[in-house]
Amino acid sequence: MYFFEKLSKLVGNEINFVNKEISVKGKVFRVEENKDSFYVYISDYECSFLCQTQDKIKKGKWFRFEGILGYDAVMNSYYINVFQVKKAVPIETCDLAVNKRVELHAHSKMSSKSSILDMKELVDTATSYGHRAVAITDNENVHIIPAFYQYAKQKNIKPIFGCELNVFDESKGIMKNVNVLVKNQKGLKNLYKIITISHMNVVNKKAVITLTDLIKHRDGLLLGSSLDSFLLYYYLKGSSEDRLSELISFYDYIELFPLDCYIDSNIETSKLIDYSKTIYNLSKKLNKIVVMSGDVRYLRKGEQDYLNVMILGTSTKSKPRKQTNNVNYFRNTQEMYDEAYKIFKKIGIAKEITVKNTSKIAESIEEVVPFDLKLKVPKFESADENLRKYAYENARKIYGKELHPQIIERMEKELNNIINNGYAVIFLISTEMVKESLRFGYPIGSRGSVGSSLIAFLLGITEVNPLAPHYFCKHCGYVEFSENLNLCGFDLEKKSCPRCGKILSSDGHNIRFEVFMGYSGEKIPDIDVNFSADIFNDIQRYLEKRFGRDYCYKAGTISTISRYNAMKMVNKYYKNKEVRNVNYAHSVYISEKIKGTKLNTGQHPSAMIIIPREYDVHDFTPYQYSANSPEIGIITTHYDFKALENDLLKIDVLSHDGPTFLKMLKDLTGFDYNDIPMDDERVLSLFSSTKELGVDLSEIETEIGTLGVPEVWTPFSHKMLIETRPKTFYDLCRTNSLAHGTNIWFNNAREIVLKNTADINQIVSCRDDILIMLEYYGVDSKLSFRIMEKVRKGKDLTDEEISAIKDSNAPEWYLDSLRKIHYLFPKAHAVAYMIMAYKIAYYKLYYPLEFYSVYFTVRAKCFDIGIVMSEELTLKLIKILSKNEFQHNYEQSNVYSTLKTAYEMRKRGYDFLRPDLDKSDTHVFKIEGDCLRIPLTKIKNIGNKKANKIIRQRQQQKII
DNA sequence: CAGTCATCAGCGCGACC
DNA sequence: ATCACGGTCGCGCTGATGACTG
Repeated sequence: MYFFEKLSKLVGNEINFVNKEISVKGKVFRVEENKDSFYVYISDYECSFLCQTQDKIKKGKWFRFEGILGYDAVMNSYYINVFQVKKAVPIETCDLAVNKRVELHAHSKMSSKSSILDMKELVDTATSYGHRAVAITDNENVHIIPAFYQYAKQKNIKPIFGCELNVFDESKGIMKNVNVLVKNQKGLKNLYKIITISHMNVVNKKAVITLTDLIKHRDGLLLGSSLDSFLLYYYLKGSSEDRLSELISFYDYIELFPLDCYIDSNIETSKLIDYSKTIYNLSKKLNKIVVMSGDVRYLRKGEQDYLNVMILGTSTKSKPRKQTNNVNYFRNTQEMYDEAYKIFKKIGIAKEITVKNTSKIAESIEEVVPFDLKLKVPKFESADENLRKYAYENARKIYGKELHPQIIERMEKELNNIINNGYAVIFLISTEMVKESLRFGYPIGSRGSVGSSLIAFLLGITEVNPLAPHYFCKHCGYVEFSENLNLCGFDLEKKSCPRCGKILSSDGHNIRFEVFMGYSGEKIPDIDVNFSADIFNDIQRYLEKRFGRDYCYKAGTISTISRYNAMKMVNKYYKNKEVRNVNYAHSVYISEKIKGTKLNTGQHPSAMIIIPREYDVHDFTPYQYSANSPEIGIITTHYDFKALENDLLKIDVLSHDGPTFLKMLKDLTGFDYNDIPMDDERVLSLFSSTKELGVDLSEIETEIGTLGVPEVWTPFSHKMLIETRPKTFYDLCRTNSLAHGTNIWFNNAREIVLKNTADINQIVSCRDDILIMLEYYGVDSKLSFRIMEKVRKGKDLTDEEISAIKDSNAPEWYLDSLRKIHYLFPKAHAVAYMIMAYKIAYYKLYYPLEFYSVYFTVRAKCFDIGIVMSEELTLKLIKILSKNEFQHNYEQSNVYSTLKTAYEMRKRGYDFLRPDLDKSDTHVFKIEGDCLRIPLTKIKNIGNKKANKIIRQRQQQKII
């Protein structure tokens, strides 16, 4: 029933519905928080309503909503202003049969662009119907298995894993579908091998397996005939009964389908009935099991339209798609029985093939377990000893032969945690990757919480030293820890070594190890390292070589239809259908149905998955080409990393501009980034003013000197820097932490500082602050840790945790502030990024033209020559853009920053030169005197390939 | 010299750290 | 398990360009 019909029925046939009292029952499928109310979306599966309520209502439950009809002009939708919510009896379909069928042929949303059936809804419904099992057989892939296994186990129903394969018969030269079901553990591994083989053999983006290969791996599998089958093909061709019998004997079971599953294929009904009867009779003679399957693609009877929304939505100009008329919902026992009876007109046969035989197959299937959820890490010889050895060797190189007891204590604590939990290998692999990067001449950048580990620092995995602020003497090994914890090592005043008189070095950012690995090392260490984009592919190839091609894979990803795109598809579909006009709430309902449908596969941006030598990849996952594209040539795991991360080691090889900046700046200037002094006050001042740049940027409303410096070039970060005006490196790191996350500075700490309730150094800026401050206030260490973990994830605190804070010496505002927080940086991450930003800012101050050259080469993606070449236009556009709100528009903010940086560069006395066929580089902004020569790729419609061609022609002309 | 086809650049989107 | 913000990569589609063909 459609919306207006329903409304008319509820309030009478009136022209104006507004202000009418209404009472509607439905299942809540979506809840949005508004300022002082909630938007609750409900549906009875046919019709949906938007309700506005005062209280939060739980998703997934049925209620009756009573209220007044209103009209929301912004949403262009009627809504119910609810004044009463009552519990309601669900309207759900059920299966009343005593003996129940089992569905052996269903497609989840992972059947790319051809099904909108949600796995969880299928499992829920099968469970509520009382079915003992349910199978999912997606087209050519098994992406669903990990989630299906987990959810079915939770719901206590037997999951049957399977797949609908594209099978190519070489002897006859035709391709048809064969369904396989996994019978036992061995069968699962064989299916994985089949998936891999077929995905290595891609024809027109389709994964195809030859009949020979299928037969080779059929052990532990049940082969079924499927819908678009060899059987139907040869029947329609008029093959003899002997020929059909030969085919039937190849299968383990024979599938027949309701007649309305064949509508699209345009076969006469009488022919389909004859086909079904012929196949049934021949199968009987051969003792083959015949079953009724549903070819399920959506859950409920009326949802065919929604499938067509998705089909039309994924249709393109170059690849138009036809809508379907087939009926593919999940039938209960009676409904399927009726379909079988329509074909055979015999109760006995109908019962046999819908109930008895499907149950028999389900019973014959053993419990199959895809994962054991235990981490399997590759073994390195003497890993533990080596880790210890390298750490101590490097510690002595920095801190002298006699290590300070405080350093030894920290090292031993970390080493014990790492080694006892079996994580030494993870640290050693990262160390190797860093060495490889350095061998290429590129620095690395650390990110995440790894900078909380002194061992990681000593191995060179991070540049963040987590010790308390301290002095150390490079010459005699003297070490002195500072008492001032409101500074970091870089901020300590210069002084001479009391032992040998030389100038002391200083370091230390005071970061606790627990933030990284938990109190007893219970968190699997996640070591993230940033590499330059120039070499990050080489690092990934290095890993493949290091572990062996068969034991190291890029993690795959699965792209699906997003909510946003799903909504676009709904609007497109119903735009021109006046009769079937759906209201807003129901559009949202439909978009929820089709979101999550698989579009294609891709590559994870960074993760490499390692399989230990004593295992085989097919113990865990099949593998495939990303996007089914052999021409791209990247092999990934078939499962995404989330399915694998509990069992296998994931190594992140990330790409980042920071290392590229530093490498290029070093090459251009000849000044090594390792020699940058970290206590240069002029450089630090750039983070609070433009004074040291010698320019006044007030005309473009810029007070901060860090335009073009990664992490601190955005208007938002400038806003933070203006409000906090960091004076020390420690301040700078805190400001950077405060800038990440909602309700940390704005709507929280800012007010506290402005009201002088607390000093800026006392407020919460990062995870570590909570741990350290709570302990300081007298809360138990482990409890403090637990509270930190909860707060950083935005979880609610328990009463026990709240009273522990209240009973401590924490000031009154503290608990309140914690509760507002949704997310917090680890301090190590902020420090690592600010070290990088500081170093780049150093070049910006002392090597301006080199800095701008690198900035525009690496970062300026939206560079319009026409505008940038004109000072006037540049300024004009900056002024226009500054009025826009584009916090979340990446492209606009990139243009804005590019223009502002160009403006600043001119103010400092430099300029651009137009691209020149004889002088320009392909993509580098080359320095010519006081100017930067714009490269060829910045000309419209000239990309890398064309630019390279121009350069090649230029070189040939020179030779002539 | 017009029509056709392949290639390239640019853009939007999705997944992820 | 998700989550922020800024920052990454990769994929598919589309329209423009340029090479090729008759």
